[in-house]
Amino acid sequence: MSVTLKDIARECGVDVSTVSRCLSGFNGVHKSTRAKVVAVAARLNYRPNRLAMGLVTGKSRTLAMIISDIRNPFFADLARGAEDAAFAAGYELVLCNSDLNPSKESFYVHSLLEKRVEGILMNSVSGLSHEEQEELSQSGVPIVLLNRPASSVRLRGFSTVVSDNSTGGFIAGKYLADLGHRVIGHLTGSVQHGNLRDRTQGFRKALQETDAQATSIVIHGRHSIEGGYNMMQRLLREQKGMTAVFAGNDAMAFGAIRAIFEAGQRVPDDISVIGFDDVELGTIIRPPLTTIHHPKYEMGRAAVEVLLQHSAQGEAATPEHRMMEVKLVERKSCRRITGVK
Amino acid sequence: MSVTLKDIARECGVDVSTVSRCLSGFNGVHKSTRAKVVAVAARLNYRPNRLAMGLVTGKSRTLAMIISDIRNPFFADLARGAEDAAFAAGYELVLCNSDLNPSKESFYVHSLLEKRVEGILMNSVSGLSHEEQEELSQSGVPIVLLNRPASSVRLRGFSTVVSDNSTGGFIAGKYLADLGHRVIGHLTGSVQHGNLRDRTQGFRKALQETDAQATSIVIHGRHSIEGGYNMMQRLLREQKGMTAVFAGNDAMAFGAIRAIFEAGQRVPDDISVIGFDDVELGTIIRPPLTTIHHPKYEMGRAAVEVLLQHSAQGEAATPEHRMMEVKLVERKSCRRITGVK
DNA sequence: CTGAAAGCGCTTACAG
DNA sequence: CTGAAAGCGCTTACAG
Repeated sequence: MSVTLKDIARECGVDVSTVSRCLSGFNGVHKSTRAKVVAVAARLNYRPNRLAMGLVTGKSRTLAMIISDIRNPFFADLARGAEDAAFAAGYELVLCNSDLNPSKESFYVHSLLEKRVEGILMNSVSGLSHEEQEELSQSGVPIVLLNRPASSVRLRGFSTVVSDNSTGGFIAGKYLADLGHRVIGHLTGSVQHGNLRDRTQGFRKALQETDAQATSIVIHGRHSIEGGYNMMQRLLREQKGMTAVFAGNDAMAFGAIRAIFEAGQRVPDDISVIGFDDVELGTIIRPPLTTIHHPKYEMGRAAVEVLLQHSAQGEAATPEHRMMEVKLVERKSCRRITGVK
Repeated sequence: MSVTLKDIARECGVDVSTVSRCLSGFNGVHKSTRAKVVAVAARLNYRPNRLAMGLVTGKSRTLAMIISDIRNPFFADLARGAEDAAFAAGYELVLCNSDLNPSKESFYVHSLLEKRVEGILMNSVSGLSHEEQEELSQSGVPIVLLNRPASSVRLRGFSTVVSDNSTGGFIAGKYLADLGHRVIGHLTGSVQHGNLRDRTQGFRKALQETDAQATSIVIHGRHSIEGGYNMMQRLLREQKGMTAVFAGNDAMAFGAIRAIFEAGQRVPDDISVIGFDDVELGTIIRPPLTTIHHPKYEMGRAAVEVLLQHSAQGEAATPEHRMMEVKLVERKSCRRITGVK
C-alpha cells in the first residue's frame, strides 16, 4: 500500500541497500546516486516505516510517562517539560494515567516494555510488586522517578528527579523571620509525605538559624484546600500571637486564606501567608500569593535528559539523582512587621 | 538479549510458528502443547516485541493526540478522556504539544505517520499546508478534529467532535430570562471563533423565543480573564439597567466578577453572572459560578471511539460528526429577580 | 495439530 | 561506491 524502499529502488534501478544508505545520510554514496534517490523518494512521497527501523535497530524512538492523572496541573507542567525535551531530541512521548492503581501501573509497564520504549518516567512504582520492580530494573530500560527523593528508591537502577524541598522550606522560613515575624504557623500534611516532610525540616532549620526567638507551631492535616482551611481555623482559635503562616503547598495556603477572611481578618495586614509550589491560581486570587517556586516544567525536562543520557550510555549507565533549584516568588500575601529591621 | 519466540521454541522442541499460535490464542493447537509453551513463556519471562508484531500486522496499537498545550486544563481533560478510552481498548496514546506552531504540527504529523499510528486526534489542522492536509486525508489514518464544528472541515475525510455550543448558549439565555432578567449583557470573543459564535447565536435565539421584552447587549473582546474584566468595566459604565451577564466562557466570567466587585457591586445581588465551560476554578471562587457544563472528558472519549471505529472499518469508513450534550450547572452566581414569576 | 517457508520493511556487515 | 545476503522478531497461508 504505502511506498517502501523497494519501490524507490526499482524506480531508480539500484538496490534497496543503496537506497537505504542514501536516505539515512550515510557517507559512502555517490552524489549523483543520492540526488536521484532523494528526488524519487520525495516524488513518491516516501515515509520510512519506523516499526521496521525499530525492529532492526532496537530503538523505538519513544519514551513514556506514567503519572497519576494529567488533569492535575502539576503533572501537566511536568508532561509539557518532558514532551518538549523529547520533541527536541526527536522522540515521541506516550502518556499513561495510572490513578496510582496497581493493576494499571503494572499493565502500562508491561505494554511499554513490549513496545520497546527507550525510557519511562514515573511518579510512583508503589503499585508494582517487588518482582515487577526487579524485572523493570533488570530490563535495561532507563527509569526515572519523578518528584521522589533519592532516599525513596530502594532498588538500585532507578534515577530520580526532585525539587530541593528542604531548601525551599528554609527560604520560606527565613523570609518570614526576616520580615520580623516571631510566631509562625506551619500547615503541612502527613509525615508519610516525604516532600512535605523535607519542607518542614528546612523551615524549622531556618527559624533556628536566623532567629532564636522565633517560634513555630506545626500542624498536620490533609494537604488540600479543605485541609488548609480546617487547620487554619484551628490555629486562629488557639494561637493568638501568630502573625504569619507557611503552608506546605499552595492548596493549603488557599484554604488558609479563606479561613482567615471568614474569621474577619485580612491577608497580609493581620496574617501573612506563604505557600509552596507556585500554581497558577496563586496569581489570580487576591492578594496574589507569595510562594516558593517549584520547577515543575524543568523537572520534566531534566527527567527526559537523564533518560536520554542513560539510553545513550547503554549498560554502562549508572543511576542519577538530580535535585532542582527552587526560588522565592514574592507577591502580595506577606508583609513586614513594623518596628523590626 | 531479550527472550524471543525462538528461545521458547528451542526450549519446547517445537517450531516458532507453533509457539506463535499458542501465545496468540489461536484455536488449532493441542491443549498440552499450549500448556507447555505458555508455561515456558512465563518461566522465561517472555515479552512479545510489539515492533515486530506491528511490522507484520500493520497495526501499531497506538493513537496520538496533537493539541496546543497540555497545561491548558481544557486539553488535560480531553487528554484524560482520550487516554482512558485508548487504555480500555488496549491502545497507547502519544502526546504532542504543537502550540499551534505550523512547523511543529507538520513535524508531528509526519513522525506519527512514520510510526504507523492508527489514528490522530487534533485540535487544529490550520498549521498544515493544503498539500499536507490532502496527504493526511489520503494516508488512510483516521483523523478526528477536536472541538471543531463539522462546518469547519473543508476536506472530506476528517471527522469532528464538538459540544453543542448553540444549545448551551440557548440554555444560558433561557435560564437568565426565566429568572426574570430583562436587560442582559453578553461577553464574547472574536467572531472568528466558531464555538463562541455558536454560543452567542443560541443565546440570542433564547431571548427571542422566551421573552420578547428581554434585550441583550453583546460586547466583543479577548476571551480571557483580562478580556472579561475589561468588557465588564465598560458595560458597568455604559449600561445602567443591566441585571445579568452571560460570559461566553468561564475565564471571561471570572474577569467580569472581579470588575463587578471592584465597582463596589455584588454577585449575584446586584448582577447575576453565568459562564460557559465549567472549569474547576468555578467551584473554588466565591460565589461559586453557575455555568454551562462542557463535556471535555467525554469529548476525548468520544473522539477515540470514533477513531477506533474507523480504524476497524478500514477503507469503508466514512467521516463522522459527533455533537456532545451540554448542561446547566446551577451554583450561586445568579439570582431571581423578585416580583417576576 | 504442527512444521517449513515466505514475508513485513528496514539495516548492516561483507565482498567486490 | 554498490549489490547480494542475512537478519531483526514476529505472523500466516500452505502442506501434510
